[in-house]
Amino acid sequence: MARLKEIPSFLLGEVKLMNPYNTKEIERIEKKWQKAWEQKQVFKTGEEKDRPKFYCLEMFPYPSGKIHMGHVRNYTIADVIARFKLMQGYNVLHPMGYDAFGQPAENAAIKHKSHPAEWTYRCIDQMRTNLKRMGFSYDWDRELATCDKEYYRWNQWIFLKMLEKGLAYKKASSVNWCPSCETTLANEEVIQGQCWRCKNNVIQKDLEQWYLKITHYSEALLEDLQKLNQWPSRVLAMQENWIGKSYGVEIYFQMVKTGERLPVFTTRPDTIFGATYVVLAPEHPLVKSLVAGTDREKDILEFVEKAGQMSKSMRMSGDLRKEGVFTGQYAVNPVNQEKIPVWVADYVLMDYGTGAIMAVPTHDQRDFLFAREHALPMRIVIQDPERPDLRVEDMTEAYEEEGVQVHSAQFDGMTNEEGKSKIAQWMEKEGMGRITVYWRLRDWLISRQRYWGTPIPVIYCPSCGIVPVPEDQLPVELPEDVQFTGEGGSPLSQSAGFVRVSCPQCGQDARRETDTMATFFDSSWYYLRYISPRDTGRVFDKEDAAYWMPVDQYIGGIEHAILHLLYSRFFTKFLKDLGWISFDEPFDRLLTQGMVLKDGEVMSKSRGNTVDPDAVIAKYGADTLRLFILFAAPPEDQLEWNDHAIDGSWKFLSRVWNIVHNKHHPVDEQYSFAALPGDAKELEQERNFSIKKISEDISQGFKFNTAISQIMILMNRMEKFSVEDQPVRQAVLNKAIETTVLMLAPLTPHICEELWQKMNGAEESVSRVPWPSYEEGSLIKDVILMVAQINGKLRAKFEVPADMPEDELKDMVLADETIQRHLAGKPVKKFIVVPEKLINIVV
RNA sequence: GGGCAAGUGGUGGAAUGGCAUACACGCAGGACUUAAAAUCCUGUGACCGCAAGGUCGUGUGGGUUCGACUCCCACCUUGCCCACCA
Repeated sequence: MARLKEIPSFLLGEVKLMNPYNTKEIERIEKKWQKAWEQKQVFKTGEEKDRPKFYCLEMFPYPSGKIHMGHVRNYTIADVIARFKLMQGYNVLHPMGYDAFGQPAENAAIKHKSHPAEWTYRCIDQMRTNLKRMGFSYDWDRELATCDKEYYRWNQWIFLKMLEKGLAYKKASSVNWCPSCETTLANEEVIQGQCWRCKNNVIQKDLEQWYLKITHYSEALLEDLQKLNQWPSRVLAMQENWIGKSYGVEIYFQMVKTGERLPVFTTRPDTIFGATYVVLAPEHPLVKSLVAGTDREKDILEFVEKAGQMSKSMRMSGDLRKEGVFTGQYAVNPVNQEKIPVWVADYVLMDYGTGAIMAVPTHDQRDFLFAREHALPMRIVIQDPERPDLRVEDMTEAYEEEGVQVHSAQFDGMTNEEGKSKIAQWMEKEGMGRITVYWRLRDWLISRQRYWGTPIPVIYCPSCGIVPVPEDQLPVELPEDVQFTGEGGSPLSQSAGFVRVSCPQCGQDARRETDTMATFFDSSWYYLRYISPRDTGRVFDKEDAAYWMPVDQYIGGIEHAILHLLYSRFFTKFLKDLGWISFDEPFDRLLTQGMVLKDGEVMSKSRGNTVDPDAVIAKYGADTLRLFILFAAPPEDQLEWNDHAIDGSWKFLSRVWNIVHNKHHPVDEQYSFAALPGDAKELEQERNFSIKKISEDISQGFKFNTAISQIMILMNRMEKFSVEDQPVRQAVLNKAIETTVLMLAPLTPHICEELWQKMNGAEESVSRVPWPSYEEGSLIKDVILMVAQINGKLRAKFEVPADMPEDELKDMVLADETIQRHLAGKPVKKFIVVPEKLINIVV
């Protein structure tokens, strides 16, 4: 009964029983063909390497239970592409798996006093059942789950290779810590100061942790974005911003008191003559020594402590009020030997640049606000050439536009654009600084203090230090003897059998690493494992990878635009350097599908506005659900779920069902296009045009919605067409019906298999029948519709022979009564003819 | 503050320089029916008009063009992403 309540009223009951394509029949057909596909291994990946390949990949799901509409949309889009390519004769690789490690499994284990593996594998079973019910064309023999030890051993292998190459390293630093998840987080996992998973505020904590040196590939990760011309531009923009390359100058200030050198980074060397103070981040290592023993020491240290206690989100949130204190010390500006005050303020961040800045309040809004608040001096060094009388007293905000250098010694009068490079070069030559590049991208923190992940395969030995687990001892398996209480820190550290180990090098008592890897590690290379998922001796088969990779089409949500896609690109570059692959980028073409909305809001459990795909299938079947999802919006746009509109998709499929059963009658009759009578010729023309349009719509931009509408147009015409007991007309209609079923096959495979079999008695799956082709000659029309405009306004329409010469056309149009009336005797200035489209008369 | 999308009937959407609103949903009317459901047919941007027909109309204001939903400039609104990044 509880389950009934969850099902919205529009899904109760069955579709109309009077209709032959009814709920019971649909269920029968879909079950029948799903079974047949499995038994005959219809979607087993081909071994023929001489055929052109197509690797169709969708982002694998986190197995949290039932699939939701977002999955259905993602995987339906991918399935149509995979099936379309199969019919076009490609050797298709279309795998599915589960991103199965992660916190929800561990939380479920704590709650139910069980084991994360239990919950995870139960969810996987549920998900597999759901996916199969959708009729997706996966090669199930390649299914994988990242929590299988046969998968994660290769995580460990890759990690060890990175360790060997110096790309995995351990360091102590201030890290992002989620108090609720009790674990560290990567920068990419902190969204506006909050944990990406649980949304709690993230705090900073000093810990020693494992990092991957993704910054080793900063330049390549940025540069190679140019190769990804089949990725959405917004994803490219997001990655570019995240990598964040800034050209600038590191300028060396000198502390008056200690003589120490203080490098600051700026992208605006043209404003150096306007620097009126210097600011250090509260965490800057120079702060303590600078104020030691001065009367300001107490105040400063108090401020530093206060800033340190604030979480990143608090520090960055709200009104952006800038707090700071004067250190009582001064630094020398190298370009003019000016002594300027040194401040400590929380608007300067330690983890970017050098952790110190030169402040130019006149030309930087943040510095301007801080300077106004603390009554610090200002000096204008860039003037607006339009109104060159800007004065500090009149300023209400910083002047950040382009302009001309003033008060800048020998650089006065230059445009600041010129000043930027001239000043930078001069400073470098004089030893006052160096031209350099700073990146926003940070190394990737992968240690997690959780159980349900890949154990990091290292051992700590009192004598040998950090010792990698030898390859032949992989995998380091997760221990079973662990209690999930949610207390006392990392569960692995409580398993004595796991922690205590002898050193692989010297044999003495040692300790295992108890942190596990971030789950994004697992998903950074799974597309390679699909290539040889059962290979027990290697991470993947090199030769097979050379054939299948890169992925031709990747489909998934925009939420992975930075994290997963950036990490995967990093892994690809690393594996290339290792000599395992020879390409630079893993995903050739990327499609980010839009979200599924209901009542204008994203469909989600927390909003309580979800529609269960399974309940929709129970009433309408998978084919109707697939068709609706594809028809309602272009794949990249948001999709507004409509309880009523799904009925329309079902109705259309029943029309297809009925036309095959009622109007398709085999005849032994050949026909030639040219000899066909009028409306039969038109139907044949529409059929050919439909093949052309639908093929283009699917292959150029996945416009399934317009492809479907063209099938509907063809359908409407077929239903109006009357055979009149003539075998030729029957043959034309048969051909159109068969073509319709073939073109629908990738979209609604179950019904099409059934209808194809009915029409042909064929044994072969419709998914292996070649995609229909069209005749250019059958597209040419004898009579075309021309529209006539006067001054761009539509006035009349003419049906004319396609080959009518222009001057005849002109005479005809000008002689027309309606045209004459609108011309009202005005002289014709111009007569424009757009062939096969329109005529515009300018008066 | 920066970046990227998008703005079209009652609704989802189509048209990327050439008939604005294809296709569908919804709605209205009709046929069939004792009745309903299902199915089929017709209509459906707004305004004026009995009609023929006309005027207006793709967020707003300009521009380019014989012709603009489409291209250019400015602005408004919404969504998403990033953000004291020096």
